[in-house]
Amino acid sequence: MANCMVFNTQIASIMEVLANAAVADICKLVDDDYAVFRLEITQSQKENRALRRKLQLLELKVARERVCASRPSSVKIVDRYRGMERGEGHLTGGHRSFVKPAGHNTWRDDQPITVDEGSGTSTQHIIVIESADAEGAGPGVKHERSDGEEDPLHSRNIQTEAAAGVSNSVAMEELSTASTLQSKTRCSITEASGTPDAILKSETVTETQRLLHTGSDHGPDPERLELGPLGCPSAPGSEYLLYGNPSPRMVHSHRDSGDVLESGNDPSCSYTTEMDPDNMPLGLETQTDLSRGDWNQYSSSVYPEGCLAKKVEVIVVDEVTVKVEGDAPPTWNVDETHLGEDHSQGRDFLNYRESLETNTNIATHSPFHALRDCEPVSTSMGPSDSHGRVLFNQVLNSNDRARAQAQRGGATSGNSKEKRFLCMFCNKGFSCPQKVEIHQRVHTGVKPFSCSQCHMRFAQACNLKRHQRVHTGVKPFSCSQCHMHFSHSSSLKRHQTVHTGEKSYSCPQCEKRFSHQHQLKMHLKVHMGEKHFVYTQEVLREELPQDTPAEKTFHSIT
DNA sequence: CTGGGGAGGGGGCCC
DNA sequence: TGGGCCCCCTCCCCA
Repeated sequence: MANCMVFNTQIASIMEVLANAAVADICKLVDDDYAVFRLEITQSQKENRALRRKLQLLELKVARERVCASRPSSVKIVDRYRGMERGEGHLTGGHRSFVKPAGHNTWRDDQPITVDEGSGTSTQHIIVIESADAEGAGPGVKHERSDGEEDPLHSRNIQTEAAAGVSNSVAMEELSTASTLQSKTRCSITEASGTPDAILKSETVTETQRLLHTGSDHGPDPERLELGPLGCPSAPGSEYLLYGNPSPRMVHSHRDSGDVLESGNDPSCSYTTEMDPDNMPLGLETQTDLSRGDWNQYSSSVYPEGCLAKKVEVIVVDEVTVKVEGDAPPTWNVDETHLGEDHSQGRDFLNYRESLETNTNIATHSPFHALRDCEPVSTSMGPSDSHGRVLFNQVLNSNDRARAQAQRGGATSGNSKEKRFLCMFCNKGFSCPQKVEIHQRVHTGVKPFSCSQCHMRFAQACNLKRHQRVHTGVKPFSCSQCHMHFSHSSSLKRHQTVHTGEKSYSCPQCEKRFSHQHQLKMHLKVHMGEKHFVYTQEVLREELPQDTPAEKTFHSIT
């Protein structure tokens, strides 16, 4: 008997040793893989940056040729800057939009390049590009930029193709067009570093090109902001925070649905990179370009299988952009923006579980139950649906809002006595389970209320009811001082500021006041990130005194 | 400025 | 009396 016990003890100790050894091996493997993965990520990021620069340079070339061909009057301006390139002069304030750093020449001649042809022919933006290794000319040679004629919206954000509603199909069409263009422009920027594995799939290049355009949809072109006017540092929001953010935000992502629940900061379940939170919308633009099949594919990685059986398509806000193309690394700048969301929700869930373990008095309302209770929702939020894009933006923003509100004063705060029903995603507290269920539709995307006259769906019944006034034309809210009628009570309230002269929104920096929030937001851009833009428009106004759309935009923001 | 959707909070009604 | 449910109001945001 004693021998048996001793034997068992020995067996147990051996098992323990073996288990520890196995764990150590696993950890080592994970660490190794993680390091390799990080290396690939870093390399991919560099490659993407180089590709972007290449695309911009090519675009500039094409635009210049187009201008020369279609608008001879512009040649004078271009030649003028060309003279400056040779050291004959300087653009006012030493205006240099971006500099291609040496050692970032990882692109290749034979890579497919897409060039945005634009829609017009006139010259509005002349931006001198200084390139360290410009085409066939050696260091110091600059390129001119001459954007096509744009509508005012375009003029405000240079290259806001996505904002103009360019669809993916159009982008693909441009891709094919660009192939032809490439043969004309003959990109001859040589690869200096010669990184052997710098070859990216054409899709990745396309993605990069699309990012090039969509990125400016949400702020000044980060490339151009690398060196702001007069050499000022980049404005906040510059994509270059990706690489130089003093307080990088570390984000993680899970690889599969299980990681949603299980991954924490363990590198074995996630990869980490620096991200620029200001570029968050980029991912949305890209994810909406996914085919519906991909959409569903990605959607299947958010909830456990039991929930997936219910086919809730729209719960994928945080996941869809993890697009890994075979041996190519994920398309950075796109994915990483959403990885943070992923991880955030996963972390929230972990916190939630911890709270359950530590506080058994907290009542909860699981969204999984809600999902099971709900009919499968086939919302019209497909990736190719522009409206769906808007909805996803809103969903994403709402997720951020919900989390922010939860942090400010959710159930975890001193208010937990009344709001004891927690959202498992963001920990926000509500007074009753129904509120939680409604709220969690923010995270799940469930929209049980559909309009009978259109394809709109809503998460709240009252919103559907309000929406139906669009069809009925009923505007029950009328202004007592004019003949205006509104379908929204809040619209009426907002409108009445016209009569009262009330200006509720004041600028914290210059004491200016505005009656509408949008006005204040536009005004704040003047103080912050739009300085470069304003400067650019000033230069343009000097150079192009005619009333161009760019000039109108300039006036509109000042 | 307006139109219109997303979402939270509060209150009333019913069981 | 309290919870569930519904509706409305309101704020916020974006186009």
